[in-house]
Amino acid sequence: MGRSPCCDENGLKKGPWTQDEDEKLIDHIQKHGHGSWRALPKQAGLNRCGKSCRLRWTNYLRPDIKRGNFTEEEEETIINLHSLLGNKWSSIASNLPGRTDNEIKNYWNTHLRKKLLQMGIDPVTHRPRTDHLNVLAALPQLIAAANFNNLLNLNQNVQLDAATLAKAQLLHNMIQVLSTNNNNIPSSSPLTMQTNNNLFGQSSYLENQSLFGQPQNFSHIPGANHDEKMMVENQMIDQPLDSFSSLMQMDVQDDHNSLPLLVAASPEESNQSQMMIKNKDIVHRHDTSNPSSSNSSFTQDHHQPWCDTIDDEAGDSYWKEIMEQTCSEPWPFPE
DNA sequence: AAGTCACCCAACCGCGTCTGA
DNA sequence: GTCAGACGCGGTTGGGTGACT
Repeated sequence: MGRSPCCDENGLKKGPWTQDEDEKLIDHIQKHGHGSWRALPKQAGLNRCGKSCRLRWTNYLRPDIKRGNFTEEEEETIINLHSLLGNKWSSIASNLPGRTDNEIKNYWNTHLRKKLLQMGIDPVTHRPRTDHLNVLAALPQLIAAANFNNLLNLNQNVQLDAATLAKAQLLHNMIQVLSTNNNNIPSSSPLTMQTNNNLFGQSSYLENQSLFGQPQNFSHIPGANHDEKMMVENQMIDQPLDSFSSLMQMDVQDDHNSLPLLVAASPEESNQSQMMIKNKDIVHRHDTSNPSSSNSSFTQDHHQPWCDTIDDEAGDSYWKEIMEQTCSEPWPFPE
């Protein structure tokens, strides 16, 4: 499609905005709305292209933009959504009232990415990095792994002791370290845990306890693909994890990582579902004109918004069916 | 005080998508 | 169905700033 000449046009100013320009833009939008961005600069008396005006407004001048540092809760939301949606910054931003996609993108690149890397998590796949062959170095991950017990609580019959799981994982890692072939445990090993995609659901891997205290129902996560959801559901139904041994006997499908996947889906894995539901339709759009609604995304709208949004937007009857089933069940978040 | 470096973030670029003629 | 204009999004850049030498 034809690209608009936009800022290539002669004489249009680029670069940082002056206070005078800001005032003109704000004044015009408050009086007339932005209408056509293309036509706005001329009407507002600005020597800028419409694109530049739109960006300035949406990323900086909009009255509902929240300033200041990101809260811990916002960080959690970003990380969780990024694990599901990948670099869909606008979709992520729509779940963080008052935050812009640009701001979130910058924050991810400058802070969260590094944070995950320091924790031994690949910020792209949200999986533990495989260059951790040292058991001690992997301890934070082991602690995190222990917390996937929370997810197993999805099945009400399942209660797995976190310490037991940590021990099992530690044992597993020790064997790996001792193995002459690093990361190459025979697939027949009884200790090879089920690390297949997203079995452990959307648990965050931060050491932050508030994260681990939030088991989440997979079915509500629109970014996760259908197969993943069904696999989890089938596992829960067919193989109730009521004992350590049952965990150990689970099928070996992917021993690439030495630790269970701790998030719902890597971006590439969730592509299928993203194709089914347009990104812009996945997330619940908050009323951004109401800054007081901030921080409500994941902790207050745990359940219904996702369901509502998908129910409203997804045309696929299959998705509707799934959502009808899952939405009729209480969201397992503790308040 | 001056120079260098790393970090942050506002702004730009270019591509894909939407929409209306 | 096709096309072109407009918009939205994600990736990238580069100027400002603070820390360090």
